[in-house]
Amino acid sequence: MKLYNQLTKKIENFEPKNPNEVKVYTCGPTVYSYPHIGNYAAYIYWDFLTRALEFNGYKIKRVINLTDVGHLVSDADEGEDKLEKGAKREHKTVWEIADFYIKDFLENYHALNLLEPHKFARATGYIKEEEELVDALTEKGCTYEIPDGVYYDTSKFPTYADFARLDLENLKAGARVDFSSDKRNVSDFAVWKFVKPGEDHTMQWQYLDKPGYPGWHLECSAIIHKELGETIDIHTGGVDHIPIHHTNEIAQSEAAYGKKLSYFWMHCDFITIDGQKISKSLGNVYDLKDLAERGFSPMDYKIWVLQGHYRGDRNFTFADLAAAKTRHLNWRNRIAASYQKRISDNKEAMDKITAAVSDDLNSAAAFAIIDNSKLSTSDWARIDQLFGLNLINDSPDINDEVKQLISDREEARKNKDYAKSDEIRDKLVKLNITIKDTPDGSIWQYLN
RNA sequence: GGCACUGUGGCGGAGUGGUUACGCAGCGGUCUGCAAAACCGCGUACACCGGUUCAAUUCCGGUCGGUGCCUCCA
Repeated sequence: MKLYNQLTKKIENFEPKNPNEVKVYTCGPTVYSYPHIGNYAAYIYWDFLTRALEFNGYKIKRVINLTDVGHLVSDADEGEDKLEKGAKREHKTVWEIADFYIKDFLENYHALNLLEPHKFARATGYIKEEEELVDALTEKGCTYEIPDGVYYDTSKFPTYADFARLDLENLKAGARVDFSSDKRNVSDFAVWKFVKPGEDHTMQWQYLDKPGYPGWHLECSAIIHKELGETIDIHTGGVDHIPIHHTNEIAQSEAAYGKKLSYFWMHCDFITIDGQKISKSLGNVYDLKDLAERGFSPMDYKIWVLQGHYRGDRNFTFADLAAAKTRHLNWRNRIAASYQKRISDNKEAMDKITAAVSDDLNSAAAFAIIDNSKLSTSDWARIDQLFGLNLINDSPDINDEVKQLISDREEARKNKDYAKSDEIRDKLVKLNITIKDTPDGSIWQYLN
Protein backbone atom coordinates (compact mmCIF):
# COMPACT_ATOMS: atom_id res chain seq x y z
CA MET A 1 0.00 0.00 0.00
CA LYS A 2 1.05 3.54 -0.64
CA LEU A 3 0.10 6.25 1.81
CA TYR A 4 0.93 9.92 2.17
CA ASN A 5 3.14 10.51 5.16
CA GLN A 6 3.16 13.94 6.76
CA LEU A 7 6.46 13.08 8.40
CA THR A 8 8.27 13.02 5.05
CA LYS A 9 5.66 15.00 3.06
CA LYS A 10 5.67 12.22 0.47
CA ILE A 11 3.64 9.25 -0.64
CA GLU A 12 5.51 6.25 0.65
CA ASN A 13 5.25 2.50 0.65
CA PHE A 14 3.57 1.39 3.82
CA GLU A 15 5.32 -1.52 5.50
CA PRO A 16 4.15 -2.17 9.05
CA LYS A 17 6.56 -3.30 11.70
CA ASN A 18 4.36 -6.32 12.32
CA PRO A 19 1.69 -7.19 9.71
CA ASN A 20 -0.22 -9.16 12.33
CA GLU A 21 -0.60 -6.13 14.55
CA VAL A 22 -0.61 -2.85 12.69
CA LYS A 23 -0.88 -0.19 15.36
CA VAL A 24 -3.12 2.70 14.50
CA TYR A 25 -4.10 5.64 16.68
CA THR A 26 -6.86 8.08 15.79
CA CYS A 27 -7.36 11.39 17.54
CA GLY A 28 -10.96 11.23 18.67
CA PRO A 29 -13.55 13.79 19.71
CA THR A 30 -13.71 16.12 22.65
CA VAL A 31 -17.00 15.13 24.17
CA TYR A 32 -18.61 18.43 25.03
CA SER A 33 -21.17 18.89 22.24
CA TYR A 34 -22.68 17.18 19.20
CA PRO A 35 -20.11 16.54 16.49
CA HIS A 36 -21.06 17.90 13.07
CA ILE A 37 -20.83 16.15 9.73
CA GLY A 38 -17.32 17.46 9.16
CA ASN A 39 -16.14 15.73 12.32
CA TYR A 40 -17.70 12.50 11.19
CA ALA A 41 -16.09 12.79 7.75
CA ALA A 42 -12.75 12.32 9.52
CA TYR A 43 -13.90 9.14 11.27
CA ILE A 44 -15.25 7.85 7.95
CA TYR A 45 -11.89 8.42 6.27
CA TRP A 46 -9.97 6.67 9.06
CA ASP A 47 -12.43 3.83 9.19
CA PHE A 48 -11.84 3.41 5.48
CA LEU A 49 -8.07 3.39 6.12
CA THR A 50 -8.58 0.56 8.61
CA ARG A 51 -10.77 -1.38 6.20
CA ALA A 52 -8.32 -0.88 3.33
CA LEU A 53 -5.50 -2.20 5.51
CA GLU A 54 -7.57 -5.21 6.48
CA PHE A 55 -8.51 -5.71 2.85
CA ASN A 56 -4.80 -5.96 2.13
CA GLY A 57 -4.44 -8.66 4.73
CA TYR A 58 -3.17 -6.74 7.73
CA LYS A 59 -4.47 -7.21 11.25
CA ILE A 60 -5.16 -3.91 12.94
CA LYS A 61 -4.92 -2.83 16.54
CA ARG A 62 -6.52 0.57 16.71
CA VAL A 63 -7.18 2.96 19.56
CA ILE A 64 -9.35 6.06 19.51
CA ASN A 65 -9.28 8.51 22.39
CA LEU A 66 -12.19 10.37 23.89
CA THR A 67 -11.13 13.70 25.34
CA ASP A 68 -13.13 14.24 28.50
CA VAL A 69 -10.80 16.63 30.30
CA GLY A 70 -8.27 19.36 29.81
CA HIS A 71 -9.03 20.55 26.30
CA LEU A 72 -9.09 24.29 26.69
CA VAL A 73 -11.09 26.55 24.43
CA SER A 74 -7.80 28.06 23.35
CA ASP A 75 -4.47 26.51 22.51
CA ALA A 76 -2.78 29.48 24.13
CA ASP A 77 -3.13 27.53 27.39
CA GLU A 78 -5.58 30.06 28.65
CA GLY A 79 -9.33 30.10 28.88
CA GLU A 80 -11.82 27.52 29.97
CA ASP A 81 -11.80 23.78 29.72
CA LYS A 82 -14.35 22.73 27.10
CA LEU A 83 -15.98 20.18 29.33
CA GLU A 84 -16.34 22.66 32.17
CA LYS A 85 -17.83 25.16 29.77
CA GLY A 86 -20.30 22.60 28.47
CA ALA A 87 -21.30 21.70 32.00
CA LYS A 88 -22.05 25.31 32.85
CA ARG A 89 -24.03 25.76 29.65
CA GLU A 90 -26.20 22.74 30.28
CA HIS A 91 -26.31 22.89 34.07
CA LYS A 92 -24.86 19.42 34.41
CA THR A 93 -21.73 18.03 35.96
CA VAL A 94 -18.71 17.60 33.74
CA TRP A 95 -19.02 13.85 34.18
CA GLU A 96 -22.62 13.93 32.99
CA ILE A 97 -21.58 16.04 30.02
CA ALA A 98 -18.85 13.58 29.07
CA ASP A 99 -21.11 10.54 29.45
CA PHE A 100 -23.92 12.13 27.50
CA TYR A 101 -21.83 13.15 24.51
CA ILE A 102 -19.84 9.92 24.48
CA LYS A 103 -23.11 8.04 24.21
CA ASP A 104 -24.26 10.29 21.38
CA PHE A 105 -20.94 9.95 19.59
CA LEU A 106 -20.98 6.16 19.80
CA GLU A 107 -24.56 6.01 18.52
CA ASN A 108 -23.60 8.00 15.45
CA TYR A 109 -20.37 6.06 15.11
CA HIS A 110 -22.34 2.84 14.89
CA ALA A 111 -25.01 4.36 12.65
CA LEU A 112 -22.20 5.09 10.20
CA ASN A 113 -21.15 1.44 10.42
CA LEU A 114 -17.64 2.33 11.54
CA LEU A 115 -15.50 -0.51 12.82
CA GLU A 116 -15.14 -0.87 16.55
CA PRO A 117 -11.55 -0.09 17.53
CA HIS A 118 -9.60 -2.26 19.92
CA LYS A 119 -10.34 0.42 22.48
CA PHE A 120 -12.02 3.77 22.98
CA ALA A 121 -9.73 5.37 25.54
CA ARG A 122 -11.10 8.06 27.86
CA ALA A 123 -8.44 10.56 28.86
CA THR A 124 -9.52 10.51 32.49
CA GLY A 125 -8.78 6.80 32.60
CA TYR A 126 -5.08 7.52 32.15
CA ILE A 127 -4.33 10.17 34.75
CA LYS A 128 -1.64 8.06 36.40
CA GLU A 129 0.11 7.47 33.07
CA GLU A 130 -0.16 11.16 32.26
CA GLU A 131 1.47 12.11 35.54
CA GLU A 132 4.23 9.59 34.89
CA LEU A 133 4.80 11.12 31.50
CA VAL A 134 5.19 14.58 33.04
CA ASP A 135 7.62 13.06 35.57
CA ALA A 136 9.63 11.53 32.77
CA LEU A 137 9.80 14.82 30.91
CA THR A 138 10.81 16.64 34.07
CA GLU A 139 13.58 14.12 34.74
CA LYS A 140 14.93 14.81 31.26
CA GLY A 141 14.89 18.52 31.96
CA CYS A 142 12.26 19.30 29.36
CA THR A 143 9.78 21.05 31.63
CA TYR A 144 9.59 24.09 33.84
CA GLU A 145 6.98 25.17 36.33
CA ILE A 146 5.28 28.54 36.38
CA PRO A 147 2.35 29.62 38.56
CA ASP A 148 -0.34 28.24 36.28
CA GLY A 149 1.18 24.91 35.42
CA VAL A 150 4.00 22.70 34.21
CA TYR A 151 5.19 23.62 30.73
CA TYR A 152 7.16 21.85 28.07
CA ASP A 153 10.20 23.81 26.98
CA THR A 154 10.07 23.36 23.22
CA SER A 155 13.57 24.79 22.79
CA LYS A 156 14.79 21.52 24.33
CA PHE A 157 13.44 19.58 21.37
CA PRO A 158 15.61 20.64 18.43
CA THR A 159 13.37 19.25 15.71
CA TYR A 160 10.22 20.79 17.15
CA ALA A 161 9.49 22.92 14.07
CA ASP A 162 10.12 20.22 11.47
CA PHE A 163 6.88 18.28 11.48
CA ALA A 164 4.68 21.23 10.62
CA ARG A 165 7.46 23.28 9.00
CA LEU A 166 6.87 25.91 11.62
CA ASP A 167 8.61 29.23 11.41
CA LEU A 168 9.04 29.87 15.10
CA GLU A 169 10.46 33.36 14.75
CA ASN A 170 7.61 34.57 12.63
CA LEU A 171 5.12 32.71 14.72
CA LYS A 172 6.04 35.06 17.48
CA ALA A 173 6.16 38.17 15.32
CA GLY A 174 2.91 37.48 13.55
CA ALA A 175 0.86 36.19 16.41
CA ARG A 176 -2.39 38.08 16.69
CA VAL A 177 -2.85 37.05 20.27
CA ASP A 178 -0.84 38.46 23.11
CA PHE A 179 1.07 35.86 25.01
CA SER A 180 0.80 37.14 28.51
CA SER A 181 1.95 34.07 30.36
CA ASP A 182 5.36 33.39 31.75
CA LYS A 183 6.24 30.98 28.99
CA ARG A 184 9.84 30.88 27.87
CA ASN A 185 8.99 30.35 24.20
CA VAL A 186 5.82 31.10 22.26
CA SER A 187 5.51 27.48 21.26
CA ASP A 188 5.81 26.11 24.81
CA PHE A 189 2.68 24.36 26.00
CA ALA A 190 1.17 23.20 29.26
CA VAL A 191 1.51 19.51 30.07
CA TRP A 192 -0.17 19.98 33.42
CA LYS A 193 -2.37 22.83 34.59
CA PHE A 194 -2.84 23.89 38.19
CA VAL A 195 -6.29 24.81 39.38
CA LYS A 196 -6.10 28.52 40.10
CA PRO A 197 -7.31 29.75 43.48
CA GLY A 198 -11.01 30.42 43.08
CA GLU A 199 -11.20 28.60 39.77
CA ASP A 200 -14.11 26.21 39.44
CA HIS A 201 -12.60 23.15 37.85
CA THR A 202 -14.51 20.05 38.88
CA MET A 203 -12.17 17.51 37.37
CA GLN A 204 -8.99 17.78 39.37
CA TRP A 205 -6.27 15.51 40.64
CA GLN A 206 -3.67 15.97 43.32
CA TYR A 207 -0.27 16.07 41.66
CA LEU A 208 2.88 17.90 42.76
CA ASP A 209 0.99 18.62 46.00
CA LYS A 210 -1.52 20.80 44.23
CA PRO A 211 -4.88 20.27 42.58
CA GLY A 212 -4.57 20.24 38.82
CA TYR A 213 -5.49 18.55 35.58
CA PRO A 214 -3.64 17.32 32.49
CA GLY A 215 -2.89 19.45 29.46
CA TRP A 216 -4.77 18.41 26.36
CA HIS A 217 -1.84 17.21 24.30
CA LEU A 218 -0.65 14.90 27.03
CA GLU A 219 -3.43 12.35 26.80
CA CYS A 220 -2.66 11.10 23.32
CA SER A 221 0.97 10.45 24.20
CA ALA A 222 0.04 8.68 27.43
CA ILE A 223 -2.71 6.58 25.87
CA ILE A 224 -0.55 5.51 22.95
CA HIS A 225 2.26 4.50 25.28
CA LYS A 226 0.00 2.48 27.52
CA GLU A 227 -2.18 0.83 24.89
CA LEU A 228 0.04 0.53 21.84
CA GLY A 229 3.63 0.93 23.03
CA GLU A 230 6.49 3.24 22.23
CA THR A 231 6.20 3.34 18.45
CA ILE A 232 3.06 2.91 16.38
CA ASP A 233 2.59 2.44 12.65
CA ILE A 234 0.05 5.11 11.77
CA HIS A 235 -1.26 8.15 13.59
CA THR A 236 -4.27 9.92 12.11
CA GLY A 237 -6.06 13.21 12.64
CA GLY A 238 -7.29 16.37 10.95
CA VAL A 239 -4.99 18.88 9.25
CA ASP A 240 -5.63 21.30 12.06
CA HIS A 241 -3.68 18.99 14.36
CA ILE A 242 -0.45 19.30 12.42
CA PRO A 243 0.96 22.58 13.75
CA ILE A 244 0.13 22.23 17.41
CA HIS A 245 -1.39 19.05 18.71
CA HIS A 246 0.64 16.52 16.77
CA THR A 247 3.77 18.62 16.89
CA ASN A 248 3.43 18.64 20.67
CA GLU A 249 2.63 14.97 20.87
CA ILE A 250 5.81 14.14 19.00
CA ALA A 251 7.85 16.43 21.23
CA GLN A 252 6.44 14.89 24.41
CA SER A 253 6.60 11.24 23.47
CA GLU A 254 9.91 11.27 21.72
CA ALA A 255 11.61 13.31 24.44
CA ALA A 256 10.20 11.13 27.21
CA TYR A 257 10.71 7.69 25.65
CA GLY A 258 13.53 8.33 23.21
CA LYS A 259 11.74 6.48 20.41
CA LYS A 260 9.98 7.57 17.26
CA LEU A 261 6.30 7.99 18.06
CA SER A 262 4.82 6.95 14.72
CA TYR A 263 6.18 5.86 11.36
CA PHE A 264 3.27 7.37 9.42
CA TRP A 265 1.20 10.46 10.11
CA MET A 266 -1.95 10.95 8.05
CA HIS A 267 -4.24 13.97 8.05
CA CYS A 268 -7.54 14.60 6.40
CA ASP A 269 -8.53 17.99 5.09
CA PHE A 270 -11.65 19.82 6.19
CA ILE A 271 -14.94 20.04 4.39
CA THR A 272 -16.69 23.33 3.86
CA ILE A 273 -20.44 23.74 3.52
CA ASP A 274 -21.75 25.80 0.63
CA GLY A 275 -18.22 27.10 0.21
CA GLN A 276 -17.82 28.30 3.76
CA LYS A 277 -16.17 26.85 6.79
CA ILE A 278 -18.36 25.07 9.27
CA SER A 279 -19.06 27.46 12.08
CA LYS A 280 -21.82 28.28 14.45
CA SER A 281 -22.00 31.91 13.47
CA LEU A 282 -22.74 30.96 9.84
CA GLY A 283 -25.49 28.59 10.98
CA ASN A 284 -24.21 25.75 8.83
CA VAL A 285 -23.30 23.30 11.56
CA TYR A 286 -25.20 20.24 10.41
CA ASP A 287 -25.12 16.95 12.23
CA LEU A 288 -26.41 13.55 11.16
CA LYS A 289 -29.85 14.37 12.56
CA ASP A 290 -30.13 17.34 10.23
CA LEU A 291 -29.33 15.09 7.29
CA ALA A 292 -31.92 12.56 8.43
CA GLU A 293 -34.55 15.29 8.64
CA ARG A 294 -33.89 16.08 4.99
CA GLY A 295 -34.20 12.43 4.02
CA PHE A 296 -30.55 11.41 3.86
CA SER A 297 -29.26 8.31 5.59
CA PRO A 298 -25.84 7.95 7.23
CA MET A 299 -24.84 5.73 4.30
CA ASP A 300 -25.84 8.39 1.77
CA TYR A 301 -23.48 10.71 3.58
CA LYS A 302 -20.75 8.10 3.72
CA ILE A 303 -20.95 7.66 -0.06
CA TRP A 304 -20.66 11.41 -0.44
CA VAL A 305 -17.57 11.46 1.78
CA LEU A 306 -15.85 8.55 0.08
CA GLN A 307 -16.45 9.78 -3.46
CA GLY A 308 -13.80 12.40 -2.73
CA HIS A 309 -10.31 12.09 -1.36
CA TYR A 310 -9.35 12.43 2.29
CA ARG A 311 -6.60 14.94 1.55
CA GLY A 312 -8.69 17.17 -0.66
CA ASP A 313 -10.70 20.05 0.68
CA ARG A 314 -14.31 19.17 0.03
CA ASN A 315 -17.34 21.32 -0.39
CA PHE A 316 -20.61 19.95 0.90
CA THR A 317 -23.97 20.93 -0.56
CA PHE A 318 -27.32 19.24 -0.21
CA ALA A 319 -27.61 19.07 -4.00
CA ASP A 320 -24.42 17.08 -4.10
CA LEU A 321 -25.56 14.87 -1.25
CA ALA A 322 -28.68 14.15 -3.29
CA ALA A 323 -26.43 13.01 -6.15
CA ALA A 324 -24.63 10.67 -3.75
CA LYS A 325 -27.98 9.35 -2.53
CA THR A 326 -28.99 8.55 -6.11
CA ARG A 327 -25.69 6.79 -6.71
CA HIS A 328 -26.31 4.81 -3.51
CA LEU A 329 -29.76 3.72 -4.70
CA ASN A 330 -28.35 2.77 -8.10
CA TRP A 331 -25.78 0.54 -6.44
CA ARG A 332 -28.44 -1.15 -4.32
CA ASN A 333 -30.47 -1.76 -7.46
CA ARG A 334 -27.48 -3.34 -9.11
CA ILE A 335 -27.34 -5.70 -6.13
CA ALA A 336 -31.04 -6.39 -6.63
CA ALA A 337 -30.28 -7.16 -10.28
CA SER A 338 -27.49 -9.50 -9.19
CA TYR A 339 -30.10 -11.61 -7.35
CA GLN A 340 -32.14 -11.90 -10.53
CA LYS A 341 -29.63 -12.74 -13.17
CA ARG A 342 -26.49 -14.75 -12.99
CA ILE A 343 -23.39 -12.55 -12.96
CA SER A 344 -20.03 -14.22 -12.49
CA ASP A 345 -17.36 -12.94 -10.13
CA ASN A 346 -15.26 -10.16 -11.60
CA LYS A 347 -11.76 -10.68 -10.33
CA GLU A 348 -10.29 -8.11 -12.69
CA ALA A 349 -12.54 -5.37 -11.37
CA MET A 350 -11.89 -6.34 -7.76
CA ASP A 351 -8.15 -6.23 -8.40
CA LYS A 352 -8.48 -2.76 -9.88
CA ILE A 353 -10.50 -1.63 -6.89
CA THR A 354 -7.86 -3.01 -4.55
CA ALA A 355 -5.16 -1.18 -6.51
CA ALA A 356 -7.05 2.12 -6.38
CA VAL A 357 -7.68 1.83 -2.69
CA SER A 358 -4.05 0.92 -2.06
CA ASP A 359 -2.94 4.06 -3.88
CA ASP A 360 -3.23 6.46 -0.96
CA LEU A 361 -6.86 5.53 -0.38
CA ASN A 362 -8.26 6.62 -3.72
CA SER A 363 -11.84 5.70 -2.99
CA ALA A 364 -13.10 8.04 -5.73
CA ALA A 365 -11.21 6.06 -8.38
CA ALA A 366 -12.46 2.82 -6.82
CA PHE A 367 -16.04 4.10 -7.07
CA ALA A 368 -15.54 4.77 -10.78
CA ILE A 369 -14.45 1.16 -11.27
CA ILE A 370 -17.50 -0.03 -9.36
CA ASP A 371 -19.71 2.06 -11.65
CA ASN A 372 -18.10 0.58 -14.75
CA SER A 373 -17.98 -3.10 -13.85
CA LYS A 374 -20.43 -5.95 -13.86
CA LEU A 375 -20.31 -7.30 -10.32
CA SER A 376 -21.66 -10.43 -8.71
CA THR A 377 -23.44 -10.51 -5.37
CA SER A 378 -20.27 -11.74 -3.72
CA ASP A 379 -18.23 -8.96 -5.35
CA TRP A 380 -20.70 -6.52 -3.83
CA ALA A 381 -20.29 -8.19 -0.47
CA ARG A 382 -16.54 -7.61 -0.64
CA ILE A 383 -17.05 -4.00 -1.68
CA ASP A 384 -19.35 -3.65 1.27
CA GLN A 385 -16.66 -4.97 3.54
CA LEU A 386 -14.12 -2.56 2.06
CA PHE A 387 -16.19 0.60 2.38
CA GLY A 388 -18.56 -0.35 5.18
CA LEU A 389 -21.64 0.81 3.33
CA ASN A 390 -24.19 -1.77 4.55
CA LEU A 391 -25.12 -2.31 0.91
CA ILE A 392 -26.06 -5.96 1.25
CA ASN A 393 -28.07 -5.47 4.44
CA ASP A 394 -29.92 -2.54 2.90
CA SER A 395 -30.65 -4.52 -0.27
CA PRO A 396 -32.55 -7.63 0.82
CA ASP A 397 -33.87 -10.11 -1.69
CA ILE A 398 -37.66 -10.13 -2.11
CA ASN A 399 -39.87 -12.54 -0.15
CA ASP A 400 -42.35 -15.09 -1.48
CA GLU A 401 -45.30 -12.72 -1.24
CA VAL A 402 -43.60 -10.22 -3.52
CA LYS A 403 -42.46 -12.98 -5.85
CA GLN A 404 -46.07 -14.14 -6.14
CA LEU A 405 -47.25 -10.61 -6.94
CA ILE A 406 -44.64 -10.29 -9.65
CA SER A 407 -45.58 -13.55 -11.31
CA ASP A 408 -49.29 -12.67 -11.04
CA ARG A 409 -48.50 -9.45 -12.85
CA GLU A 410 -46.58 -11.30 -15.53
CA GLU A 411 -49.56 -13.55 -16.01
CA ALA A 412 -51.93 -10.56 -16.30
CA ARG A 413 -49.66 -8.91 -18.86
CA LYS A 414 -49.54 -12.06 -20.88
CA ASN A 415 -53.34 -11.98 -20.95
CA LYS A 416 -53.23 -8.29 -21.82
CA ASP A 417 -55.12 -7.54 -18.62
CA TYR A 418 -53.31 -4.25 -18.14
CA ALA A 419 -55.74 -2.95 -15.55
CA LYS A 420 -54.82 -5.81 -13.28
CA SER A 421 -51.11 -5.65 -14.01
CA ASP A 422 -51.04 -1.93 -13.22
CA GLU A 423 -52.97 -2.56 -10.05
CA ILE A 424 -50.36 -5.07 -8.93
CA ARG A 425 -47.64 -2.64 -9.87
CA ASP A 426 -49.22 -0.06 -7.57
CA LYS A 427 -49.33 -2.63 -4.80
CA LEU A 428 -45.63 -3.32 -5.24
CA VAL A 429 -44.87 0.40 -5.05
CA LYS A 430 -46.25 0.36 -1.51
CA LEU A 431 -43.71 -2.38 -0.74
CA ASN A 432 -40.91 -0.16 -2.09
CA ILE A 433 -40.58 -2.30 -5.20
CA THR A 434 -40.87 -1.11 -8.77
CA ILE A 435 -40.97 -3.31 -11.88
CA LYS A 436 -39.01 -2.57 -15.03
CA ASP A 437 -40.14 -4.45 -18.13
CA THR A 438 -37.13 -5.10 -20.31
CA PRO A 439 -36.98 -7.02 -23.60
CA ASP A 440 -35.45 -9.89 -21.60
CA GLY A 441 -38.31 -9.98 -19.12
CA SER A 442 -39.21 -8.03 -16.00
CA ILE A 443 -36.84 -7.01 -13.30
CA TRP A 444 -37.66 -5.64 -9.88
CA GLN A 445 -35.85 -2.69 -8.29
CA TYR A 446 -36.06 -0.70 -5.08
CA LEU A 447 -37.91 2.58 -5.27
CA ASN A 448 -35.75 4.05 -2.55
C1' G B 1 2.79 39.47 8.90
C1' G B 2 4.23 34.08 8.51
C1' C B 3 3.27 29.02 6.91
C1' A B 4 0.56 25.49 4.08
C1' C B 5 -2.89 23.99 0.51
C1' U B 6 -5.72 24.90 -3.85
C1' G B 7 -8.08 26.67 -8.92
C1' U B 8 -10.80 20.56 -13.83
C1' G B 9 -17.21 20.61 -18.14
C1' G B 10 -24.19 22.77 -15.29
C1' C B 11 -22.92 20.78 -10.09
C1' G B 12 -19.48 17.50 -7.62
C1' G B 13 -14.95 15.00 -8.31
C1' A B 14 -10.48 11.46 -9.87
C1' G B 15 -6.38 11.43 -12.92
C1' U B 16 -2.61 11.98 -16.62
C1' G B 17 3.38 14.67 -20.52
C1' G B 18 0.39 12.50 -26.14
C1' U B 19 -5.15 7.98 -26.31
C1' U B 20 -9.52 13.21 -21.95
C1' A B 21 -12.25 8.79 -15.32
C1' C B 22 -16.67 8.54 -12.64
C1' G B 23 -21.39 10.26 -10.20
C1' C B 24 -25.63 13.53 -10.49
C1' A B 25 -28.28 16.62 -13.77
C1' G B 26 -29.15 17.43 -19.40
C1' C B 27 -29.89 16.02 -24.69
C1' G B 28 -30.72 12.32 -28.85
C1' G B 29 -31.79 7.22 -30.22
C1' U B 30 -33.28 1.87 -29.60
C1' C B 31 -36.86 -0.76 -26.89
C1' U B 32 -41.87 -0.47 -24.89
C1' G B 33 -49.54 -1.65 -23.64
C1' C B 34 -48.31 2.46 -20.38
C1' A B 35 -44.46 3.75 -17.13
C1' A B 36 -39.78 3.16 -15.76
C1' A B 37 -35.32 0.99 -16.41
C1' A B 38 -31.69 -0.85 -19.47
C1' C B 39 -28.57 -0.27 -23.65
C1' C B 40 -26.14 2.97 -27.44
C1' G B 41 -24.61 7.86 -28.57
C1' C B 42 -23.77 13.31 -27.44
C1' G B 43 -21.85 17.63 -24.76
C1' U B 44 -15.53 17.96 -26.12
C1' A B 45 -13.53 20.92 -19.16
C1' C B 46 -8.74 21.47 -16.94
C1' A B 47 -7.97 30.18 -14.01
C1' C B 48 -4.52 33.61 -16.84
C1' C B 49 0.47 34.76 -19.00
C1' G B 50 5.15 33.01 -20.21
C1' G B 51 8.94 28.92 -20.37
C1' U B 52 10.72 23.69 -21.16
C1' U B 53 9.19 19.88 -24.84
C1' C B 54 8.00 16.99 -31.13
C1' A B 55 3.74 17.35 -27.61
C1' A B 56 1.19 20.33 -21.26
C1' U B 57 -4.67 20.29 -18.27
C1' U B 58 -0.41 17.39 -16.41
C1' C B 59 6.61 19.87 -15.43
C1' C B 60 8.92 25.05 -14.24
C1' G B 61 8.29 30.51 -13.32
C1' G B 62 5.05 34.54 -12.71
C1' U B 63 -0.01 36.85 -12.28
C1' C B 64 -4.87 36.67 -10.44
C1' G B 65 -8.51 34.12 -7.44
C1' G B 66 -10.04 30.73 -3.37
C1' U B 67 -9.19 28.17 1.29
C1' G B 68 -7.01 26.61 5.78
C1' C B 69 -3.74 27.24 10.00
C1' C B 70 -0.96 30.63 13.31
C1' U B 71 -7.35 31.80 17.91
C1' C B 72 -11.90 26.49 19.10
C1' C B 73 -12.22 22.93 15.27
C1' A B 74 -11.84 16.67 11.79
